[in-house]
Amino acid sequence: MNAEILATKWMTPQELKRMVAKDGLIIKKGRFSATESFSVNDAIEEYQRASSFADAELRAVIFPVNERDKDTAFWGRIAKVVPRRSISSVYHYVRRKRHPLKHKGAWGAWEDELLEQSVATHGKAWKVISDLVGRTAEDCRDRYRNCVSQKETRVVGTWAEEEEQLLAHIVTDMTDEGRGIDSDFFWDEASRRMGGRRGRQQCRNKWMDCLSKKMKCAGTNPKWSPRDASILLCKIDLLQAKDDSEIDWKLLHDPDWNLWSPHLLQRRWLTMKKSIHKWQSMPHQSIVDQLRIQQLAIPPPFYPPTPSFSASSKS
DNA sequence: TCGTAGATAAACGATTGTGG
DNA sequence: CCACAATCGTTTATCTACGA
Repeated sequence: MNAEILATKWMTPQELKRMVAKDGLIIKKGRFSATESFSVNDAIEEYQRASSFADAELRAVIFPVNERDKDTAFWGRIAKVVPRRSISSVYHYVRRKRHPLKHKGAWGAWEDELLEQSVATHGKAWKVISDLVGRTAEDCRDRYRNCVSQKETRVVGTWAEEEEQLLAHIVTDMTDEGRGIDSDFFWDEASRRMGGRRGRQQCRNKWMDCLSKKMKCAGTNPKWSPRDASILLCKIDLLQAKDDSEIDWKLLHDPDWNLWSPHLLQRRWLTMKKSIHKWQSMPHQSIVDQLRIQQLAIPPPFYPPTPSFSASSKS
């Protein structure tokens, strides 16, 4: 019934939250995994076949000319194949993936200029601007927010020592003022306090990937060891995932074990994976097994228990 | 020459605001 | 009230410089 509700009822985020809390509704969030996206695409293809629609007709179902003509039966049918997803999340996912303007890669200078002019004349009406620039409204907004709007003050490239210190200072100040680093406009404000010298994305990335770790480790960056590799592999193995796109890297973060960011762990995994012969044609779990066998073949001379993995300590 | 860290920005998902 | 546009924060693909 869980799937039934999620696939048929259009709910607001608040309603969803309520049902998760009160009725024990189980819901999956975050990126769509490889298997999920396969399921969705299969379902759409099957629908197209069953109703013998041409591509244009299918497009009209997903993007009706009059937005009021949303085909709820169609969306329900698609949503059913990804049981833990809300119908609205499937709707957004499919429409984003199949948007006619999607996937255009890096922005050219002329596009930036066009974007800037368009915003100057039309304001932040992203739907209008989207048509002028030829990118999705979302892409236009993101590009403007992160790059174009700050092009006068913003610099790119390696951070100077003073910049790092300044940012560290700003973040500590703002935290002391009682603002969480995930709160609204936190990084916009941090960027402002940097004098617009660095954008919000730059500031956040710098902090997350580098500075926060540095501060915890008193200025020295820890080294990735074979033992870390072994722990990572063990954690991945425990998940028993069908595919590595199922993995939520945030969940592998363990404050006791690592100061490694989720992104770093993911990249480590990728290089480990690539070391396996013919990894591209192998299922996820086989790669994991293969790697574990390799590790066992070269046992480390000494394997000290780590604080995070030894359940009982001296206490 | 390969792996790694640093850095950037594109792509993304969830939530909020708003006009009909 | 509902659907969409707008907006928020977050994740990740990709490039690059560099050192062993």
